[in-house]
Formats: sequence, C-alpha cells, structure tokens
Amino acid sequence: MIDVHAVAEDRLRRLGQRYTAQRRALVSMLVSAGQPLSLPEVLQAEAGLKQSSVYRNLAALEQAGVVQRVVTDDGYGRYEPAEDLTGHHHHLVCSRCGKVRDVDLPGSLERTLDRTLDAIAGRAGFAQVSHRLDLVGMCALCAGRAQ
Amino acid sequence: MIDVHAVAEDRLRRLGQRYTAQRRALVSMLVSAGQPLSLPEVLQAEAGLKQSSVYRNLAALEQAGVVQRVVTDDGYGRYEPAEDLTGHHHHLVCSRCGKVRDVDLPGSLERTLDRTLDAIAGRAGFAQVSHRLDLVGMCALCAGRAQ
DNA sequence: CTTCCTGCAAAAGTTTTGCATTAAC
DNA sequence: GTTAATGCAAAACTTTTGCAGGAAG
Repeated sequence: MIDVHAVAEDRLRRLGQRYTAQRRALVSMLVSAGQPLSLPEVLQAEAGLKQSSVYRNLAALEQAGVVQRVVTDDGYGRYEPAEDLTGHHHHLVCSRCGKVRDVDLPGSLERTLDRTLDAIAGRAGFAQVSHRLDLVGMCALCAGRAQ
Repeated sequence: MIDVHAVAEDRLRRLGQRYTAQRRALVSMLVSAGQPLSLPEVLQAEAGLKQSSVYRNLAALEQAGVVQRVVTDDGYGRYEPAEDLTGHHHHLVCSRCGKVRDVDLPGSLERTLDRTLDAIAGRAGFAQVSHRLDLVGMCALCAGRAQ
C-alpha cells in the first residue's frame, strides 16, 4: 500500500508548491470516495471549503499529477486520484442522474485492450496513449423512476 | 447506404418538429466531418449560423436521436451523428489540442467488450448499457511541438 | 392561421482571475 | 522576510432562455 499523502506532498514540492491542510483534505476525500466527485459534491462533503480555493487546489493537484479531472455530461467536471495512486479502473455512468461509480475489468480484457489500442493509436500517429472506457446506462434508482 | 436526411426528417416529425434548412445543413456537416464538432467549429464551418439557433437545433436533433453529444475536456461539448446512422466507433482524442478523430475497433474485440461490460453492468444494477471507449494521447502535430 | 423556428439580447451556470490578507517555509 | 495559499468579489466562458418577428405546414 503506497502512502498517498507522501506522494502528493512530494509531487507538489517538485513544483514549488505546498501540501496544505486543505489540499490534504481534498486528497483524502477523493481517495476515500471511490468515485470521481464534482465540485458541489466536494463542497458539500466538507463544510468551510471555499469554491475558488477548491478549484485552485484541484487544478494544482492535477498539474502535479496527484489527481485527474474526468468529464461527464452533467455539467460539472469531476476529480479522482491519479491512476498511479489508486490503480487503473473504469466508470459506470448513469446517463440520467450523472452519478459515477468505479468498476474494474478482468485483467485479460485490459491486456487485450491495451495491445489493440496501442496498435491502432500507433497507426494514427498518436503517442503516449491511455484509454478511457466508460459504461453508460441507467442506474437502478433512475430506472425505477420510469422513463 | 441509408438516407440520413430521410431518417432525420422522420425522427423529427415524430416529435412534431420540422427538418429545416439549417437542421439539414447541420446534419450534413456532422456526417461529412467524420469527427465530433464543437460549437465554434460548427459556426466557423458555415457562415451565417447563429449561435443560439445552432445550440437549439443540435438539442432538437439530439432529442430526436439524430445526433449525440459527446464530451471532451476542452471546454466545449461536441456533436456527431447518432450511432445508428454512421455505425459504432470510438474516438482518438489529443490530450493537448483536444482534436478528436474517429476510429474503429476489430469486431472481435467489440464483441468481447459488449459481453463483458453487459455482465459487469448487470451486476451493478445498470440497465441499457452502452460503452464509450476513447483513446487519449498526443497527436503527431502536438508531439512535434515538444513537451 | 396556427405552430414551430430564428435571431437578438439577456440570463444562467460553471470555472477562472485580481487583489488584499493570511499562512507556510 | 519571501513566496505561496486563501477568500472574496468580479469576470470569463459555454450554454440556455424570453421574446418578437418570420417561415412552414
């Protein structure tokens, strides 16, 4: 188990930035959430956080490679820990309410994907390729509320 | 080869809407683009288009199932023809300039994906699941301009 | 002639920024 | 003490909406 906070602090310091209490709190929140959080969710989760500071801190953490921004179609950007901190995974997105949930794929499928996608990207002249695979559907709750 | 305009007109009419010249132009543009276009790209591609009308028409076309909105992380939403009009495909996204390009996967991989993802989604209580797989990397142009 | 579409301007919603103050090193 | 982070308010940017005039059926 790696020490997320130690890594975060180190990566920020390399950029001349500080690992303040608020940044630590954000990292803790995102790690324990187990799913990407939108700004309103972050603000609601911890009272006293100020909108502009959260945006600035998430941007700083993203630049340092501690968190990454993921984009859904519910208007808000969402943030989650960087992949090398919590491992490669995918998202199950509800097309109705926008809720996102982390899921894993079988290792064999991941390997097949990686091999195939690398080849395709290479043919198109793309470098440093990663993939982003989301399952989009309707969650049980929204399916209940009819169409 | 299906007649995209006939399908578009039919789907709009079912909702009591009209297939106007502007909507036809938008559909033509998106079909021939071969990649999802952002609003600035649409406006630039054809002079005389008005921003609010384009947003409204794309929303109408989306509701009718003629086009779909895809989301990248360059700030703008992008639109492309609905999957049943141009076929299932994926996107190669440049993480630097935001450019998007359509790509296909081998049929065997698509089938494996579908089977596996259906099972995963079912376990999580999700219904009507489709997948969205993007390759994210750096395009040749951006790679040229150094890091 | 009724219903929908268009265009302008204004509003809404998310994210960014300027600036003065406070905290970290 | 110097540099960076914070909070407030204001701005920027994408998208949506109200309303009056015009086009389609």
